[in-house]
Amino acid sequence: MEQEQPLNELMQVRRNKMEELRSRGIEPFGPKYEASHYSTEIIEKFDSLEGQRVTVAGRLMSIRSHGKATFAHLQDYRGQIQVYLNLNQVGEEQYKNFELVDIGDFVGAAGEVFRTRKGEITVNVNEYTYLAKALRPLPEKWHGLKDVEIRYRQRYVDLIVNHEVKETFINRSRIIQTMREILNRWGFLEMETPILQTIAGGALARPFITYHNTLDMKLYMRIATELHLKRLLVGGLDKVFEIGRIFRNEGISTIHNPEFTSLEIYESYADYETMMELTENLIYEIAQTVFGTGRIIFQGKEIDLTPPWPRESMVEVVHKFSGVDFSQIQSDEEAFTAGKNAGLEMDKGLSWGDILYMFFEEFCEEQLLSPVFVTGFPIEVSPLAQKMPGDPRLTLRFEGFIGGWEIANAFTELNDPIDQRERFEQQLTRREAGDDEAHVMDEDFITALEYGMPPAGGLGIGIDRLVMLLTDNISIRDVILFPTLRPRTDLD
RNA sequence: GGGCCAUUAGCUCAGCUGGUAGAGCACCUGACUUUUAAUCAGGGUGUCCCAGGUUCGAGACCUGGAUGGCUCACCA
Repeated sequence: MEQEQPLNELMQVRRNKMEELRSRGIEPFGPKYEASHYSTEIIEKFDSLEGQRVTVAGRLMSIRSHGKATFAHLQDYRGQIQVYLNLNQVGEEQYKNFELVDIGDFVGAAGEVFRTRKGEITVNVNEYTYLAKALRPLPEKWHGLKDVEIRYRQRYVDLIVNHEVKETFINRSRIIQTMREILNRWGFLEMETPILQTIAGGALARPFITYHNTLDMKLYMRIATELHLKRLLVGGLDKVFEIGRIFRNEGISTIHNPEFTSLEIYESYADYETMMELTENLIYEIAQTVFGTGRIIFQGKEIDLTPPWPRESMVEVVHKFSGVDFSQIQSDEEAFTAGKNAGLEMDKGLSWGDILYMFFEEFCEEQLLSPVFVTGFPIEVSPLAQKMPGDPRLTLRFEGFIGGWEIANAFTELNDPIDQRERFEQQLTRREAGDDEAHVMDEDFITALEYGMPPAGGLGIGIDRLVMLLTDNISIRDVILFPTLRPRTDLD
């Protein structure tokens, strides 16, 4: 890709045409061009535009030449429109020069709108301009581009020829834009916190490590925005959010990309129930605004996002899907036996909470298709959440599930610095036992809590998965423009 | 990281039991002034992913490797 390769015939032909244009005094890479209408506007407003002169600009996607008349389809941002060139209309010189056009070239065209004998709304061109010559051929018009490797590596080609792909990424942009607008309207401020960090905290995950030359030190790419946003609550910025890229050094799958986008929201003087209402209202309103409905179709099944979503405790959910009732299990030993009986791989030292969570992951998560908030997460996996009053094994935390995927994660934020230090210390014990995803100690965060953090609800939403759900895509690579792939050098 | 599958022309794909590579579109030449998967006549443009091996002969069989997809493990 980096180096010049011998040109194949198709590319050589296009270069020859480019040179021929130049020798005729025509610049193949032309100047700016003002289109009066998008293709779709001309079609929609045909009644008033018929016989009117319009200008259009875009990429030629098909050409049908009939000697002294030529039809072609011009594709712009919105869609396609047919253009018609007639020898008498454009004159011999322009007509001859149009013979050097290729599928893929950008052109601007001016002419009157009319309807052909076969009924297609068309621009009868009397003047056109070369805007950019395409030196490489596009994939075939009929079957398009299917090779997923090329689709991901050369997304620009995918976007040109696969209409639904363009739709998905336009919708992704609208989803995020709508999210911002709603949160701003609700009085939240968008913040930007460090991506390069000396301590990568706020989640249980392995970070990417990088290096700063001048400071001569390791830096970590953030795995969450959580701990910095909560420092802002300490500072008195009551309602904040951040939409940003985070990085986790984990495996890649249809639902995992090493870099992905999260939304985190923190609201002072609130709790996790506030966040439940916020979550269901936010997602419902996004669906309404972007897609005009709160009932989406995902993989052929309808999912109703209308609030309120049911709330169920993890103990209840585990009981429902595995038949094991943790409300009747008290000790770690009983839980261990239950896990063994259920065929789970049990390591020594697992606690009641660990095992409850294993049951949940193993038997429940993928069953949670319609929206549901699962509450009552074990403290072992929730080092930043407040304990549940009356049951110190559990926390005031929920996760929102839709389509079998975790979409949201929220808790009543732990703001007791003494408790927070103990939690970090428990995580350190896990880390020393070999769990390199356990949370690291963050002294400055504890210092911040010691200054006092108001009670707060905090929420994280995985934007990529939300986009997958709302756009009906089952691979995260189909909602990330340039997903992480191994490099290749043998593509031309 | 493990398992399974895929990789052949610019694109989408076929290629049998091992006999020296094909189709459609695209492209090139010519014809054609309302076509639309335009049509008609002619033209095959190739590192069969890479490197070894078996064989008289490999796109095909064997070994190793690369990249991708799915999946398991891990995670969100």
